Amino acid sequence: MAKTALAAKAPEERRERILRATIAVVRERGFAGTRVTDIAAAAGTSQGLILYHFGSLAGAFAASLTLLEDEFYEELDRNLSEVVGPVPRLRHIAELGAGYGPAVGDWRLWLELWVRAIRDDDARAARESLDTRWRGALRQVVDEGLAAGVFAARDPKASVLRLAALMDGLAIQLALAEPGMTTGKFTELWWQSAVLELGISPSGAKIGPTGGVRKK
Amino acid sequence: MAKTALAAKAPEERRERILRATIAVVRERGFAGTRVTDIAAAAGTSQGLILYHFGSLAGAFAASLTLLEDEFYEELDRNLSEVVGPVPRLRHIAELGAGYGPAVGDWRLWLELWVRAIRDDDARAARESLDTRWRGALRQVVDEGLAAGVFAARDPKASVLRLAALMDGLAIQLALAEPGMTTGKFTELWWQSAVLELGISPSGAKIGPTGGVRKK
DNA sequence: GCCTAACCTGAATGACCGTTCAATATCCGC
DNA sequence: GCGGATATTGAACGGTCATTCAGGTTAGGC
Repeated sequence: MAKTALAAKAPEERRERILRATIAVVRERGFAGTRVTDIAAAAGTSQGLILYHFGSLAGAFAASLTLLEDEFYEELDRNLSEVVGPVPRLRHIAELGAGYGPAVGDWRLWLELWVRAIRDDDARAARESLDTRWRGALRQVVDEGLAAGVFAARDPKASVLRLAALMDGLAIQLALAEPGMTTGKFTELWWQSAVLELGISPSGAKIGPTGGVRKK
Repeated sequence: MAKTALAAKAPEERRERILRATIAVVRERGFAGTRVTDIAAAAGTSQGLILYHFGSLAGAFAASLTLLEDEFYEELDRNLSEVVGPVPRLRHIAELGAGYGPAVGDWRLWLELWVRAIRDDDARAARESLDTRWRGALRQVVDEGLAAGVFAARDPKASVLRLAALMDGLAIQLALAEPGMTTGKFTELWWQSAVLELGISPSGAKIGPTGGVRKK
């Protein structure tokens, strides 16, 4: 029994290890620079196994994207449940974007995904789903704040869209290490925009700097 | 004499044709999908000539980037000189970003450049220079407006950074044809943000829709 | 303890593609 | 109009890499 359960899990674990390795290698070298050999080396398996499980390199990429999605959702939920109240939560989001976490803040990987989404349908679907979820989370925080009367936005839907897009735009500079762009600046620039968009009272900004940041 | 001038120019023309073809192919297939053969076909030359002139495929990419820069600068200057006054000019910028022009608005090419800039130094330099110039132009318009008293920004430098980043972020959705994102929406979302950031009086927005748009 | 199916390996295969090269063609100064 | 330099070609080369394959290994039902 015990043996059965363990044994049955082994191949599945192997599979997942390959997917994690795939993400790691893509993060490092980009889609274009990722070879089957690299993944095999990173996962500690043979090239053959990757093709056995996923049929092709593209198949491995596609499968790794759904793992990426799952992890992103999970981490997002965990992160947001950590902090309560609309203002601290929003501030937390501002800091989340700047942090280079394994799933949420990995902006270079995000850039890769965007470009791959231009031509690959799996990537397109993954990135769209990721983005929708992310905007939904932001939207939820904004709605909370509106309901509580701490935020005032003329057009909340548009504000959410803009704030999400702004984060992507700032992320590009962060990802490319544009001189002058730091995580601190990232957070402050975004936060100021949020203040402006959502009419947050200045006191809100003061809560921010200590508002539930939890660097893993 | 006449012949001399013409003949001397022929190879140079050929060279430029290759660079233009390179840009066109990259636009279509991305850096990762661009082959020497594709460029040769698009330029109507042999593969050999591309290597003869640029040494390698990467060399051709690098050289094409400087052509891209030149064209971008030229087009930017031309576009901005077309319209006078800070508010119409800003509005023009809002519409420029949405337009898929050959040099300015080609957002998919921009995404490609961003990703390439992660690992390629020529691309990094090109994109940084492009971005600086672009932000400078935006900055200039903002300064104009401040001097004229039509804009009021608490922190103009930060506003420029945010407005530039917002455009990039919105551009991603436009480039990936995110459902719901249109050129009209792009323009309006950005414009609203500009209004908010720069404290433009509502009348400014009314000038906008007809303010010197010139679709080439 | 055997048999079958799932798992796994790494060497062999073959296609693709950047680069090289030998052979023209073109041109300009003379 | 000749000669050497500059352009240009396209076929051949060689390396890289995804994919295939023939052959193990393992595990669990019987």
